[in-house]
Amino acid sequence: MSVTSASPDVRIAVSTAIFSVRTTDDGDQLMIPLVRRTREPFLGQWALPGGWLGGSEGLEDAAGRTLAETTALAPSWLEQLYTFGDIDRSPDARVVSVVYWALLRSDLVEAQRATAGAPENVEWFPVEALPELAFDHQHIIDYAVWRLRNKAGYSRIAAALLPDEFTLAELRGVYETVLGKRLDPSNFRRLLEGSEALVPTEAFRTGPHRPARLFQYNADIDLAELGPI
Amino acid sequence: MSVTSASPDVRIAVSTAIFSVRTTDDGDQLMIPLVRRTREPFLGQWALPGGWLGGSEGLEDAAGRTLAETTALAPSWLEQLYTFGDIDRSPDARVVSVVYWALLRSDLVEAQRATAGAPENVEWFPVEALPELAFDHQHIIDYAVWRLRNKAGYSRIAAALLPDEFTLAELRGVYETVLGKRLDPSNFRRLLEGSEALVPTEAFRTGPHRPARLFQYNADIDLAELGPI
DNA sequence: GCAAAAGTGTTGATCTTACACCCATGA
DNA sequence: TCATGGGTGTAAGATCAACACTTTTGC
Repeated sequence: MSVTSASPDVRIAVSTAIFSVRTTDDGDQLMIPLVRRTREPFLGQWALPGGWLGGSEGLEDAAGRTLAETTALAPSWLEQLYTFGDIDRSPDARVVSVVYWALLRSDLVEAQRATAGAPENVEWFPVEALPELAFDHQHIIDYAVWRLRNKAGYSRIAAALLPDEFTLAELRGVYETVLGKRLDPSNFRRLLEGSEALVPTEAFRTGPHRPARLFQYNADIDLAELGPI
Repeated sequence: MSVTSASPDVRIAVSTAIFSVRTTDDGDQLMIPLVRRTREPFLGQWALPGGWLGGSEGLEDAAGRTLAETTALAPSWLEQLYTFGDIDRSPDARVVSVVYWALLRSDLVEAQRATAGAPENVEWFPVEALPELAFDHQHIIDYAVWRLRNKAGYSRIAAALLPDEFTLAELRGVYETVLGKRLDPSNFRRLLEGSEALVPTEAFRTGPHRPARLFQYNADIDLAELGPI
């Protein structure tokens, strides 16, 4: 009935797929930071940031630590994605990877990059143009992107990619980048204004056009319904 | 940057929340099998079926093994739920639990119970009336129930709880049990008939009323959209 | 015939989508 | 005054919920 004993030869890693929307020459793009591996296996190839689970840290803490090591930033959203445990994921050892996905405010990413410079061995890539990846990380990223797009479709999660205050057009731009399709401005406005998710401020963003009202997230409303967890 | 070394003191368990709809004195109920613990900690208390992850089995294989040990049946649906890894989940050791949830065809459960009898130390409970549970298993079950209800709302997953052939009323009954609310028969019929998910057979179920056509799942359609995974 | 469940039709409410159109600003 | 994006209005279409009604069986 019960299993005989524990298996000391299985190790636990925690990795995180970190998303941010960044402005490039090709317009805004959904991007993800990768780390160049400094040891075998897959030496020199790109991989998701991650590390071994410490004995005295929770899974989410480990993901947060990983994220801080990679970007020196705290995520505006962090959620477990999936746990990958096929026996042949890693050529040497048996590794079970608990993978998280995170959203980072794009303004903070830019600011941090400007002041501290890019961390060693870390580089941001558009999710549409990734290099060859170590392990099963391409598969993992595909799944994370699918989850992000899916969740963006039925929640206000994409607001976590923007600063505290933003215009509706900026928020719509984030959704368009994440979902990869154009949205009708007027319908987008109605949808958001009806949802209680945003609160209007008295500030406006000026530019070569009519000023646009700035909004904030409604802190009373969760960005995503996660259920009882 | 990178973490120093692996942590050999974290063990990996795989548990499964198994659902089936069973007919009781109180009508149909959503039920779940639990196992009485035969060792410390929580000796004598009820817990989710599970065991340690074997060094040469994948996560899903381990969940399937668990399930077979508990019910001697293969699930009609098996999906990863979540991985729980708080440092104080277990009083003694550090345990990370990869939890799956499963659906079992109710007819097979009844048949198996009738022929082989109930396995040792296993008992089915209605999810609405669970005993006191070991570890954080109450929390886990709450989450699994939420996921099942949620998924039932936007997919055809509940069909996995029924035999190959079933009437629309039987399928509706399953949905009503899972979701905990009544559904309009005519609207339910239209919804399902329009969805391509079911194929009508030429067989009918007779009774003290007009015979009802039997349906099968459409094998070409997935019971649930899971994305690229 | 009657009860009970199968199955059909209809209607109004609501949500989605497309798109026309006015408004406010910088240049 | 013109270009640009901000913001409002509206109507067609799709979807959904409620419920009246007809059909087919066993008794």
